[in-house]
Amino acid sequence: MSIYQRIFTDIETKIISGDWRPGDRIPVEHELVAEYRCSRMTVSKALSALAERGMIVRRRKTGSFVASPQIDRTVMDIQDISTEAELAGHEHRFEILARKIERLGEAEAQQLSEPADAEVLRLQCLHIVDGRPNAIERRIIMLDAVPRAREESFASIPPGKWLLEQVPWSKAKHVIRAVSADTVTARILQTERGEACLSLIRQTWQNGRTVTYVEITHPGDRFQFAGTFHPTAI
Amino acid sequence: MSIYQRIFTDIETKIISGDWRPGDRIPVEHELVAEYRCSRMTVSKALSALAERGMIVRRRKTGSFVASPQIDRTVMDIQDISTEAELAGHEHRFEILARKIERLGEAEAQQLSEPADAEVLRLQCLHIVDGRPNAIERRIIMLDAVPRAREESFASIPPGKWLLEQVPWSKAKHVIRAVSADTVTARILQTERGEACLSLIRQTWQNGRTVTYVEITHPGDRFQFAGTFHPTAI
DNA sequence: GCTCCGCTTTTGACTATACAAATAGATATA
DNA sequence: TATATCTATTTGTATAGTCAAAAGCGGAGC
Repeated sequence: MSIYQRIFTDIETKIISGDWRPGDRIPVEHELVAEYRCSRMTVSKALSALAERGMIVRRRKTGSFVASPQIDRTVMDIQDISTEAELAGHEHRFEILARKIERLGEAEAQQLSEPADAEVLRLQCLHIVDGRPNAIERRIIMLDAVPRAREESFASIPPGKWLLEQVPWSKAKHVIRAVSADTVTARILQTERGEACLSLIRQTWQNGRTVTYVEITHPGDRFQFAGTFHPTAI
Repeated sequence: MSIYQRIFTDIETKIISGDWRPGDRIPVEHELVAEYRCSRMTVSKALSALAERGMIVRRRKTGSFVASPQIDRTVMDIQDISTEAELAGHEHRFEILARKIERLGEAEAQQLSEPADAEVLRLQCLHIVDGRPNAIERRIIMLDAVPRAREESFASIPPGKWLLEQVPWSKAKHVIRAVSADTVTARILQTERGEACLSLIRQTWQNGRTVTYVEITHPGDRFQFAGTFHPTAI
């Protein structure tokens, strides 16, 4: 274990155990230098890493202090369905239910903050995991941002995965909510009308332009999000 | 802007824009040293930061490469309700509906991975935002982990907030799912039986011991989680 | 062909040092 | 008293080097 890792985990342990509480002062760099008999650079690296994770705050002249916990900043892995299913060892397939090229309506345009006449590809897709409908995906792809979508049939690759290959990195906004299944959704997902469903809405951008907007609706009895947050992970 | 920040954002921009795609090789350190006319430490710091964020992977001898995007690693702020409401400028109050000290049942004990006879404080709490019921909180607090909960009435501070002061840093696991309101829940939340509700389950540990287990149920029409993810944030 | 050995490249960790920026607190000045 | 200035402390960034560990590659030997 490297010195800088030792410093990092030592301090982290003191914070997590409650030994050092929010607002408490952390020894200044030269004290840690003396304690660990290393150079200031090494101490600085450890403290900077702790600061970047939000466990401490650092201020010139005054020193470093244990931060107030950020109530619960949780990292959740929200994956595309096929990858998720594969990782969990389930069999996944999908069907394209609808595919058409249209122009954005007024209301949608406002929702997406995009011009009302923008050309889009509108997709509807059913995901089936282990033989049961697991999600219905309603997607809008902006054709000026991803012109190659015009020729793609999505017969062999799910839209989410395909887009990831086209647009590798992006900004994204997520909304998770609970909704009741309407008649159409219930029929497609083979569940009851009014059944509680978990809905994930995601809008992604690249270079400030909307790439895609998608709502994925899961039946509540067959899907949940789970995530673990732990400060320890160096 | 510091040199190391410039290197960081330059490379990040190339990745986000899609200019450099997953699997592409990033210039080795000495090339970047030449390009930016700086020391190897500075380059290394920038690349390490990129690696820590999962944007690149580094391997000795072979070099650094653009990572495959982690589909959607999203940071969601899951806060305690009173803080959340205050931040959004809403009026928040709460009522303790039930408070009793018991021992864990067999089924619960298994679910929490705790001994079946452990003494717990069981709380039920209604959160009211802007005059409307916004969430029902069903909580178990392990009394051996937080003995001071035995004397706390929670009359003036919500249990979540109180616990945060007692146990400042912890590991937590979250599950988000959609459930239908049962009769009791519907009555308390002043909604219809069967209404879709968003349920957040959180189990918190400190030093390997369960501190608390809580399920917070929100009416689907009055609550959602939202979070933005963007790789750019140095 | 195959295996082992050593060479080379690249990242990883670290040192010792330097100067700059921020700023709390003390001191001097109006 | 209020304000401006100085000083000491602490962090932030950067340099120029060292040594080490990992791992790809080619060649020697079988």
